[in-house]
Amino acid sequence: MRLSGGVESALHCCVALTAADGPVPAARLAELHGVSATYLAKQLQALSRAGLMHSVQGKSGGYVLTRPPAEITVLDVVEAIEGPRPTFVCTEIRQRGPLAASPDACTTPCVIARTMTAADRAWRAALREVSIADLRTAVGEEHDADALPRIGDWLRAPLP
Amino acid sequence: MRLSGGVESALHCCVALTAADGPVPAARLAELHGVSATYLAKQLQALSRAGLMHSVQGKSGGYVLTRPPAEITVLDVVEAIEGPRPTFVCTEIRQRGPLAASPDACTTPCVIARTMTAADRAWRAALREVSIADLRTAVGEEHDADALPRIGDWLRAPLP
DNA sequence: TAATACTCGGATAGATATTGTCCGAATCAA
DNA sequence: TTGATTCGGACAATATCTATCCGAGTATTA
Repeated sequence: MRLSGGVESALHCCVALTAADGPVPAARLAELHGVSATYLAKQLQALSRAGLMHSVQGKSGGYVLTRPPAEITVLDVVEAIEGPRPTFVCTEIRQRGPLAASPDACTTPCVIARTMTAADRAWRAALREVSIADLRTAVGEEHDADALPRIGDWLRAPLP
Repeated sequence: MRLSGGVESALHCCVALTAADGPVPAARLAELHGVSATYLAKQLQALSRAGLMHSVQGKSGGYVLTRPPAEITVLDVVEAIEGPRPTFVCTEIRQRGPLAASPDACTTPCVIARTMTAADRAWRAALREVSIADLRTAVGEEHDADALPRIGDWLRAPLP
């Protein structure tokens, strides 16, 4: 079970956008983070479709967070990138084979499905606890005080 | 992020093996559960490599659990099938690009990696809480009292 | 007002991981 | 000793993820 690599880029972008006050193009975010511009664009599209960002077209366009950073959780970003698929899908093995259980006895999920679902819930709950604002605060505390403002300035500055 | 489908089969096999007292061939476990025999063999090999099962070759061979069911957790099975890879790998984006953080300031994992790791821990903790014995008990309670013994008899019986 | 340069968006190839299959080596029972 | 039966690792097919391209649309700017 591996998480898509795009999640990491997407989260970094969200944090960076909290330092900018205007729209930031995808190409600029890609350069800031040293990642593939064309591929990052795909992730940002997903965040836009999920309603976490608003895209502005045209000459000085780009992406802007639609909500305050405190109202965007890490789970929101993960689900936007990964899609709505659950981590575990029960194929009802108990209803197959020569000793299959009768459908009447299978109205509730089997214990294996319940166990996997509970673990999935714990995982999502942990991700929901943390907001983009929390990430921003931690980044601010772990680096020089002018680190985030410098990112904001760099994002705002025109290309050379 | 999707869990390998083989995990479901592997867990069902572990529960079934608690009802059998001797070695059970992979082909028989596959028939019981109505899944591909050749593919299930792959999962059982992984469980064997992980030390959860012991394989017996030869005419009346098969697979046997090496430990009591109470000492095998669902997490053991999941990690045996999925491999030891972590769900999230940090590529140190903070150290890339024009405003890269200095390596000196990056001795500890970044807040994004910490968040993902914490969620991963919560997921694994939930899976570690449940043992194969727990699964067996739940299955026994949710079906007729003779369901598990019948599985044991069927596994033991010679092929027609 | 019209041209223009810059933006996103979806459709399109390549790489990687997962799923599914096969046959040979080893083993135990007869 | 024979022989049937088992596991084990090597081999394709498929699905998913990664990476890329070019066209549609829009605010700027002359």
